[in-house]
Amino acid sequence: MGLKLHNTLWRKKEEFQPLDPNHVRMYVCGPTVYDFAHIGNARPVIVFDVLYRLLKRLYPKAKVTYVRNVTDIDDKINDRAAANSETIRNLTDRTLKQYREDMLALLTFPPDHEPRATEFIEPIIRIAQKLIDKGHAYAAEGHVLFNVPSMPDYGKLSGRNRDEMVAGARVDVAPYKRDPADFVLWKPSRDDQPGWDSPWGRGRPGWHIECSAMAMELLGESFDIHGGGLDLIFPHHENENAQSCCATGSWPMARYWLHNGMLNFGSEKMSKSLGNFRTVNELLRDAPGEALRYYMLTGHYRQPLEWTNEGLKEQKNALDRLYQALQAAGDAPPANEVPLSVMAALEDDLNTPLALSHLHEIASQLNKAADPAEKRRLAGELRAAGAIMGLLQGDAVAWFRWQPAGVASLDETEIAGMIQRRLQARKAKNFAEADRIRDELKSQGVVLEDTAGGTTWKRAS
RNA sequence: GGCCCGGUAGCAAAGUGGCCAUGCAGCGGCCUGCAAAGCCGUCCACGGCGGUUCGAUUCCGCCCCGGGCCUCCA
Repeated sequence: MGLKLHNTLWRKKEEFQPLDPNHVRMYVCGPTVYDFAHIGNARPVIVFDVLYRLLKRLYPKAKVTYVRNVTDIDDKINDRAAANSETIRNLTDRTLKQYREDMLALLTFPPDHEPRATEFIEPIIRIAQKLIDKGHAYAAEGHVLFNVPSMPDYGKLSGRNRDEMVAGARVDVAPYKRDPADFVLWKPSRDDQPGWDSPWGRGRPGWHIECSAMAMELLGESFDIHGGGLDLIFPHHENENAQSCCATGSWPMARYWLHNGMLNFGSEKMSKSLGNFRTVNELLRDAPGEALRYYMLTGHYRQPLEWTNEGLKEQKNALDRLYQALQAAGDAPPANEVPLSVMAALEDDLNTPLALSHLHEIASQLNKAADPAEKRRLAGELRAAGAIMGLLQGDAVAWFRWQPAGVASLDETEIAGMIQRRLQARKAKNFAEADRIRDELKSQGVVLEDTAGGTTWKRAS
């Protein structure tokens, strides 16, 4: 049927056609590394990881290049490093390492390139100079500013015009700006701030130009997909696109602009400034990364998704059902083909909630199947369907034995011993003793299941 | 104020001009020594008012409510 994606440029779904059928190129805005990532920050990472998997599957002969940048030069970083009395490099290295670990725990693939802004200072200066040469930017008091009126198409991506923006009370009109909407490409640094030598003196890049530079260096002047959160459309992506297009003379910078909706926490946008966030790192102590990932995919990526502690438990239970089906079927390798229903859902603008419902339908079929060979076939199908979304690749037994951090519980030898003693009691028809042992285990968070193949156990969630 | 999204059962969340979403939770049954898991059945829906239509949760209009962006943000 072919991949369809909602393009923010036209505010509608359209068929995806790569510019180069042999090389599919995607850029996603990554983190500014000064603090732990919260679960809202993980949404684009998970969503575009699914898209990355899907692109690899849809274009098996093509190279798929996924770039996710790291912003390691920013005033928030400077402030935090100063507050911690540590070097900027120390702070950004440590935060980046943590970020990578957290994202890996969410079962996302690392991108093909993870460029750091500070390693692209030269291209940034080059683009700024080029924009000056072409009359789209000017230097003033150590700054380089992009001149918004020099670009007729400015505002097309975010759907707003210059006048509306200027009317916004939050625009800071510095005296050296030619136009109130003009924004910074390069700004001067004090001696105590990080800086690099440039034709305009020692300074550092503005917020948007790093992405233009890194995307251009790694993916070329125009590429296929540019992704990020809805809150980046304006000003970040609008400005990024403006810089790149005016520097290269081609429009747009990327053909498909994809934006994920926000995560709500208490029906308000989860954000660092509001303080209503949970970090990925702390959530990983409450639930396996796969449960966080599953929860994230229960909503369509463009819709807001309500994140609650109860919701996490519920979605972990839902994933339990899928692993339960796999466990009942015995282990089976993934099928080669992803079921059509699942592919169709994902190809329709990444409809992951619909795709997940198809996983549950397969699990139902599996649970109903009487023939072991049929069960195994369906288990393989379920694993293949899960794989395209980064789910159900783990061992079912291990899944059910996961336990939250810091919870003291019986070790596996003790549990096995108690199961043996209960088995003896059951053989002797001493059900009171058997039930007593089962209750004791239950009070320790261990749930038993007597199946035809013997007694198995799980940790209660 | 400007621009843009939403409102679907107890909860979460897809989707469709006429028939079933799906999951979690609940209820009844089957299975089980009893459970658990699973299966079968079941309850509970499309914000309000109009319009178009043989038929509207779906299309159109108005209203109400919620959210996002408007130079920190995923």
